[in-house]
Amino acid sequence: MPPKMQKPTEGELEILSVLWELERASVKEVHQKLSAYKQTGYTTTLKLLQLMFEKEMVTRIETGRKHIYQSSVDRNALREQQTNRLIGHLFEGSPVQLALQALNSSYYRASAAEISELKKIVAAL
Amino acid sequence: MPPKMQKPTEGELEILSVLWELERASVKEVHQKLSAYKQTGYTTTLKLLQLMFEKEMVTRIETGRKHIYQSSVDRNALREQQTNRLIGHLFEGSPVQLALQALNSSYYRASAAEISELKKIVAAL
DNA sequence: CCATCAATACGAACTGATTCGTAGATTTAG
DNA sequence: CTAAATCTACGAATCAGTTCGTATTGATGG
Repeated sequence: MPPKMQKPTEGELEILSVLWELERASVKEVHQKLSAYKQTGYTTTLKLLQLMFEKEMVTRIETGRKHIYQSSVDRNALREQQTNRLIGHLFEGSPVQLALQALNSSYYRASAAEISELKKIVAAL
Repeated sequence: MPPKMQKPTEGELEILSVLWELERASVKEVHQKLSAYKQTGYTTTLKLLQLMFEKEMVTRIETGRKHIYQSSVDRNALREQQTNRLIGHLFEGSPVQLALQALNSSYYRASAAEISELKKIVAAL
């Protein structure tokens, strides 16, 4: 368990997101994912991963000449932190307003499991 | 209506939050609100407001020697942008997961209106 | 009119994030 | 063995955000 929780920057969050998706990944793989939606240089991604390694936001294992990275950030803690930040500054302190926003602004198809989970929680209010 | 939508920084968001709450406010008033929960100097707040004015994130009117500021950022657009950002990078693209997170992690007491709104939306999934 | 007070304007330092070029090391192919 | 390819390391430039001190301006009271 990390003793202190650092707020990742935007770029760091993008990388964490990729690492959560891939579980473990080389610089090359991370870079490929990133460059699918933003223009960025390979060594930029590399450098970011190195800095994140120093900050202990990721771990890595060296296999041959490659480094394989993994996120070491607690995603749930970060979700909570970031969600509360939004609620506080953008949603007048109301979690429900954020929930409404999330449910409204999207074409996402919720799974049955998600829906029943939601119903349970809403019923409990 | 602003032609381009800029992402406010953390500090800017805090100020916008105050301005949304107060509708219109002098530097002094903004600073008082801010310094209630964070340690910050008066001229720092002033400078931020000036920069935001240049970026057209706020408008101001000069009454005597004072400037009265108002947010000119579209809060709904920002809510949508920020919410989608979180969903994309932290909630695996699932708005429902974000909604669940918001509804779970808090002691907030929802109003009757909020609850019925929520029920309506959940029923419609 | 002058001193004081209350504001704003502005420059400059500092910090942190990002980007990228280049060097160096290691692996692989021929 | 050597050349080329593939990586990582690292320095350095740049840019953005933040902070604060000081100068300046304008209003007010005596």
